[in-house]
Amino acid sequence: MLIASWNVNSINVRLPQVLAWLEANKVDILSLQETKTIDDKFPLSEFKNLGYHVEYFGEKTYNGVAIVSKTKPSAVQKGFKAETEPFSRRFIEARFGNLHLLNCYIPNGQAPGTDKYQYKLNWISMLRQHLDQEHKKDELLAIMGDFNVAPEPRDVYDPAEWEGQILFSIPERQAIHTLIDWGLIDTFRIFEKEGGHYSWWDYRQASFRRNLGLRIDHIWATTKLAQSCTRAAIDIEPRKLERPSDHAPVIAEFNI
DNA sequence: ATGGTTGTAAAACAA
Repeated sequence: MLIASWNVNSINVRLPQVLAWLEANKVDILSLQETKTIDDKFPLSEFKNLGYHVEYFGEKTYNGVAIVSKTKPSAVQKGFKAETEPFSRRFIEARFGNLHLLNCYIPNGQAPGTDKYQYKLNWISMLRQHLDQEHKKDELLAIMGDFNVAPEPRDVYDPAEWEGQILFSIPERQAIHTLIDWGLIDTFRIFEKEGGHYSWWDYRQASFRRNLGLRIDHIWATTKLAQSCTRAAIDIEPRKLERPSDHAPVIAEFNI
């Protein structure tokens, strides 16, 4: 079972790249973030032509998440039960047999001290509540997506410069640690202990060419699921293309 | 240096 997550920064702009990547990598399930389109305009038929099913939860201009899969999920939840309209389309969850996949686009947060920063911390707290109320720690479960947080110094190209900045401030790192504490394992770190591996590079200042990146896209699995993880990686190839997303896809393989 | 780039959508705003 090969699963992946990719913040595509507009599914309509990135569609040819996403389709080509799916054909080349043949993943079973691909979670998308920042689709940036309403559900009526999601390019469903293009995915269907490749034999994929899609569950999507989008909105105009901003945010939007989707789960692309070879098989149709048995249950889908869009947004958290605690959320009331209007709320951003940042969360979608699907069940494939006994495998629970949660796809999230955690808010960026702009800068510490702002309203958006507090919203980010609140959103992560809501995600933890969702886990507490809707799931059990002994499930085969993964949370994947754009977390907009680099968990550790080795996930940042210049941790001293980034200390206290958005994506690497202490309260954000503590907030996503409450997800780890619930019982999740960062699949990438099962296999790779060194720094220098990133999933996002700013469009500006030739950041990708100079590998000035952060590892903010993650696939975190329960202990039970992580036991069967045979591979986890970041595929930086799509970031090298013309008109790339600023994020690279992350993948994890499970022997289930 | 409060810069730089991209997407949406039509002037800012979000990232």
